[in-house]
Amino acid sequence: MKLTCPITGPKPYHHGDLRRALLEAASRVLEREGPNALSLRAVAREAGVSPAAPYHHFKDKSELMLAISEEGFDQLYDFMRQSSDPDAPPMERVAAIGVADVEFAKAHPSIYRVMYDCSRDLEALPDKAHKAEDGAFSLLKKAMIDLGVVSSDQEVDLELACIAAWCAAHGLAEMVGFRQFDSLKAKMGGEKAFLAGVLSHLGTFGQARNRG
Amino acid sequence: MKLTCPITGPKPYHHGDLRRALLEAASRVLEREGPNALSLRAVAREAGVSPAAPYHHFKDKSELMLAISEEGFDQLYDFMRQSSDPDAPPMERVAAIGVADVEFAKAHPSIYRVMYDCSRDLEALPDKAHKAEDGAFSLLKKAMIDLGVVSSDQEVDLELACIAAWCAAHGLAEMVGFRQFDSLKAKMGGEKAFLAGVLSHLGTFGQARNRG
DNA sequence: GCACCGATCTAATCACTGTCAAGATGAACT
DNA sequence: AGTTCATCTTGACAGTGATTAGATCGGTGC
Repeated sequence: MKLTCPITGPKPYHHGDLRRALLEAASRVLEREGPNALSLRAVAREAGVSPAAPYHHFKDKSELMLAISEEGFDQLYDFMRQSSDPDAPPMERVAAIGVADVEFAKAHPSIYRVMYDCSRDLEALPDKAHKAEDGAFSLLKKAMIDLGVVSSDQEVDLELACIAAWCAAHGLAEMVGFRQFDSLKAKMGGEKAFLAGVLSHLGTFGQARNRG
Repeated sequence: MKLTCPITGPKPYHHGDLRRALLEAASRVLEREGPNALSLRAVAREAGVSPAAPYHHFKDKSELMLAISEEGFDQLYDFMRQSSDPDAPPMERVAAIGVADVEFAKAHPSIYRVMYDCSRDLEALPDKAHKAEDGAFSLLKKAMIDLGVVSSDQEVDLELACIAAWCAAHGLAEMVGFRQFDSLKAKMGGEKAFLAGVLSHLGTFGQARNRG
């Protein structure tokens, strides 16, 4: 039952690139039914293989989720790069990176959740996801240096500033969907204005701290 | 088999206050085995009752987790109130609230995770937790007004500033445990210095945005 | 005092999950 | 051709959330 798909070309093994197919199936399940419905069996079902088939490509469920997470960080990185025009002023670039994070979380909430769930569970991003995030992180770093708020030779300070920005954006990305903010969003005439407003205030906390 | 515990007093029903016992059992399971091991059956086992017993006190698993979440937010609010001395300068109070959030997340990572997992699933902080957080939120609001960064008659601006601070603190709380930061923490001589450093930089993002 | 009622708990069961061991399949190499 | 080995399936196991029917026991009304 060798299937030679005209699009993906001849398939080297029984199924073809099942690993790839599983990741795409997982992505579909995630978008369709949310992260709570993401089971190995559901993914296998979606891909049309037996429940045990995935074990030949992933050690266990967490490894599958890790692979999804890696892809997610890759996509996020790409999106950030697209959003942050290298010719734009550095302040806009920094903001664009943060906004991209929030927008990605809004557009792909399930994947975003898996990404950070994995990060927490492993207590460290795996090498590959690490690399992807490093890409995004270095993007932020570069913009932050150009911004001139911290000097590039103050390596620790620079790192701290980037982490702070990253955490702030992540916190916003995690919470931006909460219904609690609905009335305020409405009052402000849309989520766009709400987001811009929150972003413009993100400095308050740090400013207070600096003064203290 | 009525058990009259000398500590908790006579028990009104078969078991006593099983709801309370279940919540405490859940808390123990969480601290001991982490959030992934939190199953209804494990909680029932820990409390010494049959697997179906909890269903007479909670509609389903998510309702149990919601109750845990509510208690968590209550505790977090208490901790924030204790941490933020009302006589201290407002900047210290604001910072103390944020630091309390991060420290709570470090001290009770499993509970903190359940708290925000529930919030995400509901797309809002639950009504009761809402109340507790309203308490915490109003604490932050008051400190923010005293801070003078935003005027109290600019209701929307004030709200935005508080949300921004809350999100930033939450983002840091979520990520502070990541191993990725271990080397930097070591380089800085401990997590305390790391945290202070990140907090002091939290303004960068907003400052950039304001300028843009 | 006693029968009843209803809240509380148990037993038994179902569908589903993650995981594993053993066997079937078939692609590639000799 | 035949062998080999990764790939996939079958079948099984323990653990899970959830529902049903039945046992238990406290409190209420007679």
